[in-house]
Amino acid sequence: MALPPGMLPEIEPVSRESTAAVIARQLRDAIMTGALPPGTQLGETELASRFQVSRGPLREAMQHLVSEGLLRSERHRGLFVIDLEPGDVYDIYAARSAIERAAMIRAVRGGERDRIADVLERTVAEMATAASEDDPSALSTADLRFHEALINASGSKRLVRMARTLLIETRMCLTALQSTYQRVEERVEEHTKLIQALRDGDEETALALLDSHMEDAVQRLAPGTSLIEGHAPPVPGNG
Amino acid sequence: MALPPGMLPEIEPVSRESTAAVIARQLRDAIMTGALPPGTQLGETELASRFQVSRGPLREAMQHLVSEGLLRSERHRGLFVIDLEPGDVYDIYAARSAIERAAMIRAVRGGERDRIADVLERTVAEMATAASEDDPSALSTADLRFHEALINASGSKRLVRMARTLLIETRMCLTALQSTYQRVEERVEEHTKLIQALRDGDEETALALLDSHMEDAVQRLAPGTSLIEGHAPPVPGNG
DNA sequence: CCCTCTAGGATTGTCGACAATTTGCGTCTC
DNA sequence: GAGACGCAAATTGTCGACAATCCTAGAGGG
Repeated sequence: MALPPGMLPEIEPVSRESTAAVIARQLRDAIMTGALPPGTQLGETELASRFQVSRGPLREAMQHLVSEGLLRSERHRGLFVIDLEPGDVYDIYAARSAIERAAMIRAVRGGERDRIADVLERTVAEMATAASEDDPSALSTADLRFHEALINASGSKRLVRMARTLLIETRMCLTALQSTYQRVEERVEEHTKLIQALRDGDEETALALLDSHMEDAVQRLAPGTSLIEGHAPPVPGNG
Repeated sequence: MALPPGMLPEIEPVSRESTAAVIARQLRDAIMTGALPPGTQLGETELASRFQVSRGPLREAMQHLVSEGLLRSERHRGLFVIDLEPGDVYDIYAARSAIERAAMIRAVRGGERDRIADVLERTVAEMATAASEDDPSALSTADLRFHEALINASGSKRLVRMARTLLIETRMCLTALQSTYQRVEERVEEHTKLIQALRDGDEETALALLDSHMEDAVQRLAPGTSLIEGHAPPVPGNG
């Protein structure tokens, strides 16, 4: 009766995703890539007609994004794409540092270092490809995929959940300040060294590299602020 | 024209919270305290009539809780309160450890150690009160308020956001396994020592105490698993 | 000329009803 | 008696319309 296992390995329910989830994902991508710039107001009526759905599912998608922190809701006013202030850059990278540090620890101490390293190396290859094609957007995407893969490799449901929004916010930063990126070789090399430390099981080095990776990014995106120094950034706005 | 600042400091819009937010908060509390045990199915129609609202706002509240990770949605089936498996205890505390560690670092390095320590001491006083009245539920609540206060004190929007669900899940653990708690004096003392280290600006000690605090909790709630050892728990289920 | 008040338009918040899908039970067949 | 098929009840998913609220523009008065 049952089909022999191994056949049709990719069979899945026809409509696995809810309508709201599809809409949410599309909006997420649009926000992430800058198609919907920070501060943009999203009218429910307009979006509903654009997506060819009623306002019900659309509102659900919006609520989802609000609770994720990508949209900010002003009651009876509307929904707006969040705009990142300088202080937010610091906050995002401090939070990412905490999450990825934990993920790295679990990756190093778990028993699958080589398998994880292989996965990560594939994303670095993507970075190299994007770099050779001089595609900054693809490069940023590949960069984030590296970090996403690292967090997935931790095997922690909650680290993955918490990181989702952080990575999108990171992408927003990179999109907004795309001018200030370092040399691509350096960027690739930092990740490569990270993988090597992971493969060697050298936790201390891996964590140190991760910290400096974050620190570099912060100083490049928000000059004058520092993670390790520990002071809150000059512009507060994070309470 | 404008009222002199300082007068009427607590004036706020009449209905600051949306209906969905009110419902979500009530359900959160119910889940947290165990009034809605894990696995419970939440019927939209029933809840709507209970809250005296339409299914629209109610669904929004549910979606919010789903994206927070407290409810799990099965399409065309219904919404269920998540049930925590043994592996989740490990996962929750590993994630909390990452978050609170980052919060502690920012609290120690920021310039308001004493003010923060005072706030934290107030929550420890709550713990002592609950302990003297032999109220385990209030004790757990006060315990979590300590950690919530610590994270708030970090001043990081994102740490606060990520911790919200974690603390609720922690409360679910404590509710489910309320039998296995340590001596109250010990419990209070651990927090007191944490505050002292913070007040002294002794980052290393504070972090070490925090780690051991988490490690203790994990070993008490899920015997046989360890955070520092680094192995994934025997029962996986976290991918 | 500036401030205030009012009317208009537009947007969100809420509701009740209809459609689609799933699950469980009853029945029929072998 | 066991398995498969089909039907029906219940639940979620979706829709369109109405009500409440807020911003804006313009007229009126000081």
